[in-house]
Amino acid sequence: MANSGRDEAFEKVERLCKERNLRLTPVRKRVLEILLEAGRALGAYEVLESLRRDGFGHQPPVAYRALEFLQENGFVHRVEGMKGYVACTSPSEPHGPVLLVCDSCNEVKELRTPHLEEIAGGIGSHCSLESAAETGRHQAETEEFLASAHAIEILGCCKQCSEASELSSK
Amino acid sequence: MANSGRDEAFEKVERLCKERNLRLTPVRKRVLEILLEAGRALGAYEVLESLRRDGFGHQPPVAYRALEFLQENGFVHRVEGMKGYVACTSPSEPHGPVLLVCDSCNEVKELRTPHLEEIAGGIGSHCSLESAAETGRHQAETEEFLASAHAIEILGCCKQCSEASELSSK
DNA sequence: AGCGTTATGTTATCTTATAACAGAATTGAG
DNA sequence: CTCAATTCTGTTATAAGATAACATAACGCT
Repeated sequence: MANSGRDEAFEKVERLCKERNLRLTPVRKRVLEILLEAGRALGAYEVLESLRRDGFGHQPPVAYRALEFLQENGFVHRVEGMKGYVACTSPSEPHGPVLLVCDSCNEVKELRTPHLEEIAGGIGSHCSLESAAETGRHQAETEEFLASAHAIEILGCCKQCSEASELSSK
Repeated sequence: MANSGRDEAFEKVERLCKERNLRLTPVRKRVLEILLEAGRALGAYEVLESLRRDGFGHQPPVAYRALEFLQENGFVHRVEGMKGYVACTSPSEPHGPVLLVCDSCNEVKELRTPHLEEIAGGIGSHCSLESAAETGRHQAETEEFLASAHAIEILGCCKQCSEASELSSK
């Protein structure tokens, strides 16, 4: 996988848009590409900077609107903790993400449901974070709260960065 | 409970600060009071507005610094989804919150661990959201990611608002 | 009392995000 | 095909949220 599944994700979004009669216009398409190419979370103004270079409009609403469209349809997630936006690595239905955010290099990794199940299998009595989100919704209902979405961000330090800091401390 | 546990929370924070040798200065104390009195999430500039009326400094850093102190020590939580800050209802150790955020009235309710356990008991095979967060941390470690904090927000509609909208639709 | 540290307050500026409106492109009905 | 309605793009302008940098004040210890 030379580009970590960028192309697959991109094609999947194209396919989903066709199926759902969503208009994946040039700006929207380009914004998605920009985020997939970056492979990390970008600020709206970073996205805008790229758009400008590609000859699109260069005022904030251009970027914000495209990001809004992509977000609403589950192709991009907001990373609240870093005021940024990241391409979804397994786009399908609109969904609340579960994100691992590295404090040190800002890499963002999305935990996908299948992956979660797989890992959770080894943990025994614990349930997966995804189903945890579901459970949270159920609990919320018990609390008489009708849940419609969620945002889960786990902050910490990714493999690369912990290894790097181990080396430098020797 | 005339004030929904405001005083208890406030006194608990005072106690914790003494125990831990933290300086709960007048501004910091006042900011906590402001948030507890509000009983909902406030923006930093709303807090600042109150501080100004109380004769404290009225430039943004005054509010942001007090909020930072309270956050770092687990007495206040950031509500990313509404760019606001809410007082913790059961202050103890610094902890990642699990928040129920109402889209319609902006009320924020924090699910507390004991409460979660209690509810989770009735759900059977499911685990609680708090322990889910823990599980998330474990999974993150399996992913070779060292987790240090988390932010979990469940968005939806609170009891009052759903009842209100049911009535109005009749 | 005096020194180092921590907290407060200020100015200035930066970053992030949105409102409001004009014009272009697309879609669907006839 | 053509016109009308809708949706999307681009602009200007401004709002809202957050921080850097520095001077002054308060604290806490010896």
